[in-house]
Amino acid sequence: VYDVNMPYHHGHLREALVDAALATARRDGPDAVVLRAATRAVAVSPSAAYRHFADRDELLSAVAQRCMSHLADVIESRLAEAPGGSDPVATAWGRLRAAGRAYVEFALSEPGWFGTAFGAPAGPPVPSAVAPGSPFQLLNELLDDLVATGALPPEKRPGAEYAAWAAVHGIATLLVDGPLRHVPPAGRDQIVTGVIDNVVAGLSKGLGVPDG
Amino acid sequence: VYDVNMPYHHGHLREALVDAALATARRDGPDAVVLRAATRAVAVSPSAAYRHFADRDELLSAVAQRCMSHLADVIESRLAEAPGGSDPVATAWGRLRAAGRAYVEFALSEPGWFGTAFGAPAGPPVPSAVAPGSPFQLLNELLDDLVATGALPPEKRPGAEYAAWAAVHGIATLLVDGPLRHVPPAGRDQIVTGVIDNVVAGLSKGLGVPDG
DNA sequence: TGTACATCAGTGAACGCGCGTTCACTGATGTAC
DNA sequence: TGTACATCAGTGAACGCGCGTTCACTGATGTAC
Repeated sequence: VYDVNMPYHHGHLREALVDAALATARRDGPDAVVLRAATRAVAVSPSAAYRHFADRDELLSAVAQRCMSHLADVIESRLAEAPGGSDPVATAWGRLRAAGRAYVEFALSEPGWFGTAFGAPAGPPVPSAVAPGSPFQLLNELLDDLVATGALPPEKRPGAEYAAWAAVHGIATLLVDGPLRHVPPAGRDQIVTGVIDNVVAGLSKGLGVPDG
Repeated sequence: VYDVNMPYHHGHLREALVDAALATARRDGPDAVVLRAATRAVAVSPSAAYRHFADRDELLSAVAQRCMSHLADVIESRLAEAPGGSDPVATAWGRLRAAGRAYVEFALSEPGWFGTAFGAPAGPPVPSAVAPGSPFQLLNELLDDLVATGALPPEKRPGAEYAAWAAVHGIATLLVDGPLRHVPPAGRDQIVTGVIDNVVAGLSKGLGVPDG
């Protein structure tokens, strides 16, 4: 993919290094992101990396950002193919559920990326997880839609983003890496459904609206 | 604490090594658990560790188990001092909330231990997190109590343990390590309360019982 | 159009580090007679 | 009660490893005149 016959002035070394590290992270998680390995993969000397990154953490942060936007992409594409029925309230709940499922499924199908997205140093006060276009922003939009359609009473809106995020993030980490990692796929599905059901039940309490 | 004048036949080397590693894990998390460092802390040669542990992972697992039981202890002691009012239903919900808060507070006050408890290799199919006396078992008992007092309809019991666990575990990891790590303490408290409220709301949906 | 030169993006060798693990060993302990 | 000996729990030196990072360097590129 990259021009091999160009020992000097590689041209896309930064991107190439991030891509290489991304592949490693995918297989083996954030700890496997190693400067020397990335330069090796791109057939470049170790010190070349320092033209593009101050240190290893900067490379890892770049990789983590890519992982996070992969997650956002998966959620968005799942939302794009979500069924939009005639009932806007049911549709809005369905979209929230779909996003939650997508989040957990990403974690399970790409554990390395998922772990990297959240396991990075990322010093800045506004981590990529909550930046514009992030999964968290997507979630907020879905909740706003619920309020707009009247599905969610405005007074239940504050904090709803954390309730939803915590639930899917929690079950994802427990299933991927954690004590539930040995639960077979069928059981996983049921558990995830139950967790999402309870989030929706909590948000819609007193409305009697959605339950399936 | 350990007998220093005993180069040979230390007597409690295994325990001493675990204690040393536990102190490291407390400060710097699971990755900081290092065999050589532990032996250094106990003033013993590196190879001595291999009398007691097959390899580094075995030491780390021992440490992780201790971390997990610290978590269980904190929850249990919090439950012990939970107010037991005259209303058994309210009491049962209050205990569930208290356990949830304790879980998150442990994560925040002992991030190293929390991370170690859940970040270990722990190959076995029944990880210490779900073993007898574990936080997970505690949770199951609390939920059974809710059913026993009539607070929770039996048909909502299955899966409730995952809904509750996912929520508190998720918010804990997001706040401790994750993208919410820069939220100030006051905001954290509000977020945690909201998350727990939503779990309870979800479980008690259709009952109109608890909301505070 | 051709040449001098600054800049840029690489090279490659070296640094110090600490790790997990192995090995042949040895000093202390306790048991059998 | 005293001695021989097996066992047990340590020692200490060494192994190979790969890492992040620095340094003086050099080849290619593009710009000014």
